[in-house]
Amino acid sequence: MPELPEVETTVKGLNSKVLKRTFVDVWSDWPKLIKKPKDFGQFKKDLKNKKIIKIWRRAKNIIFNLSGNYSLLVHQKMTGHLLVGEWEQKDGKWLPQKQGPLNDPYNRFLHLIFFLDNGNMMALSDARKFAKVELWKTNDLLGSEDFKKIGPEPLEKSFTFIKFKEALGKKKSGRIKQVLMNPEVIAGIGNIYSSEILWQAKVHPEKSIAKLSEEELELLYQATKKVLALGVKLGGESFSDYRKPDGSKGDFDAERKAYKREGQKCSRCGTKIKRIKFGGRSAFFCPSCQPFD
DNA sequence: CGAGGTACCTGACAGC
DNA sequence: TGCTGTCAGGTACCTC
Repeated sequence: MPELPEVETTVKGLNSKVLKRTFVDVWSDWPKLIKKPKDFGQFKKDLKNKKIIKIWRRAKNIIFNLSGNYSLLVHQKMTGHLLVGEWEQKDGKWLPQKQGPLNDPYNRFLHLIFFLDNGNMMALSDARKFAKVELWKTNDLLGSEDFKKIGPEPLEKSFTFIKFKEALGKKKSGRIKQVLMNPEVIAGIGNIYSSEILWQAKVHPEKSIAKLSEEELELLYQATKKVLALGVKLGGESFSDYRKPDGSKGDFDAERKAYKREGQKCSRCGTKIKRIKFGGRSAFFCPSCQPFD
């Protein structure tokens, strides 16, 4: 999925395209994507005629504040991405009405389409159907346990070095990469950016957080902010199937130093980047710049 | 509490 | 060509 920079990019795009629009109808060929309410007919009914007041992000969740004190939450998970444009249905498949970025091969897995009052559509493309969509009363969402337990936002000004250390302190042990990726520790960091942050900070992904020096913590804190901010600035990555809401690609790919670069030379020291697996995920790092000890 | 496995799903790609 | 195995942006949940 999109990680923090990709979700942030999506939110920016949505704000310029669907803010103040009203939902007219919804279509889906995979209503299981909608987790709340479970009944698709009810979801449709509740969403109809609601106006989008505000669009923002918390961790990797996209939140649409709607009229009537409702909130629509979309989590894109691994392969989901929201697109805004116009499609037409042919033989049960939705095809872009015009040539352009929306014809991108990764944009062909539309499973949920919101019809808006200006004739536009907002569609969820999701090859693996892992995405989740929920419609809440806003106060219930903000007060829910799942929402409250999300860790601090790393790009907010209030995310100081002290806050960073407090966040990591939620875990007494554990390997740094997994701790960084834990959404209850810090919001928004996934498999790509965790590898990039660790490369930037010159810290081995399997290093125990209990063994990190003050200097390493400082480097990790700076790298976290720097790498994520750069990701946002460049509009995210697009070597995966992530796309911006207009279907175009992000520009982070050229900045990638470690992730999916196994066997290629480290841009700092020339050593070949290594891939290891733990916690069910791949970690990419430079064995020379990022020593275990 | 941490670590590892499973579950949710499907597509791309490598190797035989 | 076609089968099989591996891998893929996340995260919740279960067991040891």
